[in-house]
Amino acid sequence: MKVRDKIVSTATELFQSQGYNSTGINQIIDDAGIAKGSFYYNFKSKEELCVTFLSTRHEYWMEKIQQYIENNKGDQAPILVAFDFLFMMNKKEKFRGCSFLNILSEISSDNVTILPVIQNHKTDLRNYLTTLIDNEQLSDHVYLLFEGALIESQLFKNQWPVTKAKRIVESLIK
Amino acid sequence: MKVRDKIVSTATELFQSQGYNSTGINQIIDDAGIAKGSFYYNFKSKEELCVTFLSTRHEYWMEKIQQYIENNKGDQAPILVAFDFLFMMNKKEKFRGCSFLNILSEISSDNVTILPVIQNHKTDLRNYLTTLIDNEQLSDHVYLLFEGALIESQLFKNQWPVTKAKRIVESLIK
DNA sequence: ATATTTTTGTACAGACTTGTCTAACTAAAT
DNA sequence: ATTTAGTTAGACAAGTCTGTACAAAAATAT
Repeated sequence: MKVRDKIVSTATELFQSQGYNSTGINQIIDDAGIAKGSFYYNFKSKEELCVTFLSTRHEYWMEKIQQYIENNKGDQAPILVAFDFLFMMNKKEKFRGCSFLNILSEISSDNVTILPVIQNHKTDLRNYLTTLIDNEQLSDHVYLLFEGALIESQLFKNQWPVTKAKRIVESLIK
Repeated sequence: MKVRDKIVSTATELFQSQGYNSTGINQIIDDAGIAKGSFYYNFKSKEELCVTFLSTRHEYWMEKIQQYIENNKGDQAPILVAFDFLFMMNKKEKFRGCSFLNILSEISSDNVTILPVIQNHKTDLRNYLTTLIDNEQLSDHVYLLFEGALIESQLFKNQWPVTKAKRIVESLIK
């Protein structure tokens, strides 16, 4: 594993479990087992690492959800499987919520570097959901339920918002 | 205005615009125009201030939404006015989103002091929405849309998630 | 009028933050 | 075989952070 990848994967773990501002460069390099010089050779600042982290996470997450839906749409409508994906990810990542929304809360409102990355991620997700439902009004309805379920399951450390949202969508597409 | 209140109102302003971890005690006392000794006389730690801030914010917010709905339910169903309230608050507070969800992203998953305060706030909101709709399934549906609209309007700095959510709820209760 | 509570200003400890720098070392590419 | 790119360990700068200490002053209560 290359140093650069070690940095990103360690940062992913730490940002996700502790938050962005609570994670220092020193902890990242210690946990990754690399030298500080290597960090600043690969990234010019912590903010640049943040952007790389979010971009990497975006690629990973979008690919995962599409794969998951492709592999699990048996008798179910594909859009319902999106909520199963959320369920699975909550379990896998211990209800740590959305990396993008978490960082949104930590940056100031006028940040012009990181904010667009987060907006692009959610826009891509929203557009992807539109491909699963050919009704634009319904698609945004599902998008809002999806986002609501995502943040509320993080808050309550519980799957009920996800299963509830899924059941609602089920009744909507019937 | 008492010193204690000056601290809480200054902290509210700063936490809301910059985030919790990005706001230091020194900035709070400078902006509030009080001595550091006074801060630690009134609060034993920054975390205790955070709890007080959230509790105060909870009282304020719950009273505001109830008042707003009471005063603005003309021909509209009360639940729809809840989204007008969100619209108004977004404008008033410049799309800074929910204080509680913002802090949720900044604390670690196992925090036992602040997390319950946030959970209680959202539980109270959820229960309040139930009093506006006598259908529990529908009420949670609206709750998830409300939360989705809240976080997405913060992300996009735009009211479209709120107006969209309102129109959806409108069609649901018809 | 005396006692208690609260506030002030400032200095300080100790730990932390991001980022720079250096000199030496290793691996990869030409 | 020699240049180039990447990594290392650690010291260091300059500033931040939370929280403590102390003596004096002011406000409030009895």
